[in-house]
Amino acid sequence: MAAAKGPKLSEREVTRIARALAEPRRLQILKQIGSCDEEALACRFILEQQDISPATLSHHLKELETADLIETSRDGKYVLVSVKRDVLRAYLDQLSEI
Amino acid sequence: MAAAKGPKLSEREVTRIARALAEPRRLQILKQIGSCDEEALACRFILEQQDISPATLSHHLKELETADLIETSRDGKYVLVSVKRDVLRAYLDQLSEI
DNA sequence: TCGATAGTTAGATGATTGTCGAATCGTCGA
DNA sequence: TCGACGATTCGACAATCATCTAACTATCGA
Repeated sequence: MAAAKGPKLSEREVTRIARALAEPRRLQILKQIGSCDEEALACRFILEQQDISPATLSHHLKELETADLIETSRDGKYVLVSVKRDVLRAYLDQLSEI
Repeated sequence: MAAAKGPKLSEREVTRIARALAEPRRLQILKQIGSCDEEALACRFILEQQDISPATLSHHLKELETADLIETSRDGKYVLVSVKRDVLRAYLDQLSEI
């Protein structure tokens, strides 16, 4: 009955996503990216709001990207990030079956 | 609009839940508990399906309980566990707002 | 009361990971 | 081409945590 957005996530994918969401800082970052809905958000802007080093941000973004929760693109000097809501939804759908 | 099951989860609670769900074994255990819907499940039965020591299971159940995802009760020799679906749903609702 | 079964607690250990500084790469404007 | 800015990579370190064994508590049946 639930809208099947795509193929069921593998256990490996579910774990990746869950671990990505389990870090408070990373969840905040994801929320910040998601809150800027009209356009993708530049890393630089995230850095201004989160009190972390560029290296740490880069690490977190890589985790989120590996989990397929965000996608990135380059625009000149800047790297833009946006939330992949379909993946997030697939994860939530899967958990809601418990 | 969304059905407000209860007070919004604090950031601390969200983190607790997310970390509890981020461990594959723990998620499996939670699923197993949830799959036995008619009655609470005995630890002993979980042990038979998961290849872990009693100590490890006890640890995982405590994590799930601390996260408020399950509740336990004693029935003679056995400890019964059941999923607190309202808490899980509150967590999913919160994430779906991203 | 004793033994057996169910679970918990304590302590140890190995693996994972969040964090940073320093060095590096990429891109643009002058 | 060079400098400045944005972002990534590397190596290291401290903290967290999943797991186990061993010892303990709790409950029941005989």
